[in-house]
Amino acid sequence: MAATKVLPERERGVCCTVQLEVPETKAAELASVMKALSDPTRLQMVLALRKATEPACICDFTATFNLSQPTVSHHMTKLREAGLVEATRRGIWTFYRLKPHLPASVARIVEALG
Amino acid sequence: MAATKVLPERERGVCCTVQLEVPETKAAELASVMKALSDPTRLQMVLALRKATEPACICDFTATFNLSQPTVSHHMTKLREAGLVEATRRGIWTFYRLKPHLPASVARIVEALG
DNA sequence: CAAACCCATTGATGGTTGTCAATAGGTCTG
DNA sequence: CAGACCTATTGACAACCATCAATGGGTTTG
Repeated sequence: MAATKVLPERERGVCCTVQLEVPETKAAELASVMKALSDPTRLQMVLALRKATEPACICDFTATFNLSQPTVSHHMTKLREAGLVEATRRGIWTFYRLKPHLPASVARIVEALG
Repeated sequence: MAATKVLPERERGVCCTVQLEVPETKAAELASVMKALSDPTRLQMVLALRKATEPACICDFTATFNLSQPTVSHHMTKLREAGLVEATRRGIWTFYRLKPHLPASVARIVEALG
């Protein structure tokens, strides 16, 4: 968080102070992670998985949140597509957990939550 | 990031492992911040403002990004509505900067970016 | 005052999203 | 095999979003 001076002097017609801080592809990647976390339900899911000592299954979330099973499944799919979560089949259940080795930039965000 | 055991044993019809980690209102607040950051343009804007030593104006971003002025203005409005950014009028220009005293939970997220 | 400049708002449009009901596909138990 | 159970997919719909062109409202310079 850099220091911010008071308001700068400006000359009309001169507008070019801002520079891109990261490449567009990197910005798009980060933004897609943020989008995955931009829904309250998915955010709670990630927080729960972050704290969990055991992987959880869809029915756990269906019981906890007041949402239909397809909706919960859909949210979990989005988290998986964003690369935040991984799934394992085990008999009847599909168990989900946070991906153990997230990219550093993503891990920082997940850790900053809550 | 808690340790995750191997897959747990489960009994059919017993689904209640997951608990909400934060109150719903808190989750909604956080999610709205994430939503503000879920667009590549807005993400770059925040990164630029985080690094900037002087407040920037809309025309700066219009020059940098390949977007129309109304679109840039619209994005900046969203950042302001999310409480991330504040604006100051000065003659012709409207200067924007990151809000200096963000709530701790929001500051952590902004710092984790990039 | 007139022109130039910066910005916000409005209106419109194609695309995306969150949600549910209904359905279908696996897998275990009896 | 039949039923119960857990999950994913499909279809549908209202709500929201990113974007631009056009417009209007301030403010400074000449």
